[in-house]
Amino acid sequence: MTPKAHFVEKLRLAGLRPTRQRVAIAALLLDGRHRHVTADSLTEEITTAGLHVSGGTVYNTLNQFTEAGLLRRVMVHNDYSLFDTNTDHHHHFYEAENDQLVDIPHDDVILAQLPAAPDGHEIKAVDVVIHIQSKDS
Amino acid sequence: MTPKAHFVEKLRLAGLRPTRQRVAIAALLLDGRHRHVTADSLTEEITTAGLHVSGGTVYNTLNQFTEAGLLRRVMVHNDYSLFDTNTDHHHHFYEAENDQLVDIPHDDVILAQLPAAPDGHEIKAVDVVIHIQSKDS
DNA sequence: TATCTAGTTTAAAATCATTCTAAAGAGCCT
DNA sequence: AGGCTCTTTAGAATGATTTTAAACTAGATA
Repeated sequence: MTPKAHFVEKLRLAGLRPTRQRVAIAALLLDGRHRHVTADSLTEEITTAGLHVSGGTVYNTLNQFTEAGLLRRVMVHNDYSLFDTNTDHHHHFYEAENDQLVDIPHDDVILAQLPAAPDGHEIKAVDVVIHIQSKDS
Repeated sequence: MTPKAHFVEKLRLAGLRPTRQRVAIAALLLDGRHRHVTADSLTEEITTAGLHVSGGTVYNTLNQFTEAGLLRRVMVHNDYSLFDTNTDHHHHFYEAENDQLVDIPHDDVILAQLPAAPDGHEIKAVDVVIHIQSKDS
């Protein structure tokens, strides 16, 4: 299977029509490397790859990928959205000073005794963000 | 001590000059009731109280109170900022559907074995947000 | 109490990430 | 190929938040 076909398949499975733009973005983001991107950084990557995708589509695609479970949105501040290419269950360290996000290995945070969801509700996700700062500040 | 003097004192202790606006907002937000506010909802409250504080000052005050540890910012989405008048260590349920935030009692989430902060860093805060949804959706 | 000054407030303008719009383009089924 | 729907596009619009520059005030001092 050609690399491209791989991503076309992945998009189809996710219920997304494999357009040129979505396949290009999937090839950049869904190659297995774990990292954090923003609409801006992704646009840069696209440009660096010699491609062009309109701003609106970058946002749409990030949202659709997230909705489809191909990306995960990480909430650490309200300045702009951050997306994690690692959708496995894991948590984050966040250093506000440098706006830096670092993955915490899956089993490094153990949550014992989760509370029961309110009546009629179920737990969809558990996000843990550990805010850190340099010791000398 | 008059109620007003109480808040003046509180602001002084927090290193904030007790201006008319800050005292008014402190009286609304720092009376011990635990709730979640936005710049918008606070502005409404102020109006309802027959007062007026400019938009910029509402934002400034919310940020200063948060910086001073009188409020806590809660991160659940990127649409607008949410502030919690409860600064005690506790976590949240968040229901995206209705943009509803609910406190989880302090001891209902037990985190065993927190990871060590990266070298040269220390843990400042641990935020846990449990995303929930109605079972029939 | 009058004065001074740094810190605040104000209304309005500016910023900036994100979403919306309406028209042009492209998957994909037959 | 034809056609229908979903997408993409550039640009305009949105909306929360920040910035601006001028007017004001808390608090210290004389």
